[in-house]
Amino acid sequence: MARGKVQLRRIENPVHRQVTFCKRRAGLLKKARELSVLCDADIGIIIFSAHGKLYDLATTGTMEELIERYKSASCEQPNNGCGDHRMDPKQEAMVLKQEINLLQKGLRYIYGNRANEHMTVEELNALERYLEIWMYTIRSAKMQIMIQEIQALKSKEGMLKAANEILQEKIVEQNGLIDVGRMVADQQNGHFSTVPLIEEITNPLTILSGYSTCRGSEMGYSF
Amino acid sequence: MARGKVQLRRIENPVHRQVTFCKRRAGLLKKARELSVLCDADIGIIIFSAHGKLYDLATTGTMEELIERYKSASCEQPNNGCGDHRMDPKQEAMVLKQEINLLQKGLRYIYGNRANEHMTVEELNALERYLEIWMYTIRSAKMQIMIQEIQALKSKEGMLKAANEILQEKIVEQNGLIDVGRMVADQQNGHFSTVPLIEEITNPLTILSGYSTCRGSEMGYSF
DNA sequence: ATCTATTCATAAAT
DNA sequence: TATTTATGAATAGAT
Repeated sequence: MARGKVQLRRIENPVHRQVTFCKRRAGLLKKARELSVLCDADIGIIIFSAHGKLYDLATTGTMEELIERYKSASCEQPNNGCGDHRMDPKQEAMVLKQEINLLQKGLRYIYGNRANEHMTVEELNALERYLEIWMYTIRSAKMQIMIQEIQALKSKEGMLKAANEILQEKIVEQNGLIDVGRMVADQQNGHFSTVPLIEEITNPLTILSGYSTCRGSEMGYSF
Repeated sequence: MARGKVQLRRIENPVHRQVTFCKRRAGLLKKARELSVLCDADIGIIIFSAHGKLYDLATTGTMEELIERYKSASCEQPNNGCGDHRMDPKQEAMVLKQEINLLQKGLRYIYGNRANEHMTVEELNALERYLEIWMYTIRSAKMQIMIQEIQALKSKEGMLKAANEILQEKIVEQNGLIDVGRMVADQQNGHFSTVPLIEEITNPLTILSGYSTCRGSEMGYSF
């Protein structure tokens, strides 16, 4: 710039910093508008000042539209073609699990390499492992309990249905006037058909798959 | 610029336009990074080329974090995205894909910028935080679905019990010979009384309460 | 805010 | 695509 080369680090003098922020912010937005016009690009810029004040620019439509477009575009990149709509939930879960494993591997790699430079990262790594193991242990126990309860309730339901059948048969034998089965079916259709089946839920413990030997399948946890 | 003053309108020559797009895009991102460092600002830039290709920059954490911050700051309505409890599995998968993509982007960024010793730790921290929040979000959603199913089963159970009572009354009215109620009670005592109630389970996600502003309430996760 | 002396960005050529 | 170069733009520091 002028009268002195700029140092690429935080300007300590608050007055200078504020002035520079105003000037360069204006310059940045101008550059963005120029790029947008010259090259037919759509640009969104979000700037938070050090004190948290927001400045923004959207050269096309609204920032919200650009954000939506960003979200759409950023999720199209990594996978195969866009025909993901035909995947069934289980395949989807498999793919997600694989990708999660890769990400975990990447994180562990980074942490491991950084340990050479500072002690802090190793400590952070250890802390993270403890955290994950601890989270896993509690959640695993919780899952077990919930699964047990779900299965107990399902068994109970089956039992009660069986009892109903017996009772209905008894009534039919003796001339049935009350159609209780119809009543129950109606209530189910009216209220419970929107509840997702437990079988559709993918494994929530995937991310910790390296930490424990006690797996869902061993628990009869089969979704 | 050079060798001729620039006209502030779309460059018609496609080759010139493409070259200028690359150069100015690089310049814009450089300016943004400088402003971020010099003035301690957080900046996010989204650029869509004329052909729809996405380029982005987030000088702090991830673009998603900046977008969330933007939404909070720009409309000051914190309950913006809190009503999304009714996600179906496909929507859920979409969200997971987006978040995986973000994490991949974060990894790539860190891998690519090994040479720059500054900013890396912050990036690492952001990624770690995001991973934890992400784990939490997925698990909360799954918990919610399981809780829905448990409650549905409980309601079903109550309904079936009520149906049984009606049937029993009917039978008693007409001379009851089969005591089905007793049968059910016996089986319950023998097998199901050891299952803990869902209400007794404590929250395993407490440790994450410091990382996210309001995720628990957003998910309706109310253990 | 406005003014300059400088540095920076970059259009066109290579 | 990368490099060079001439020139317009941006801007740090002063006013």
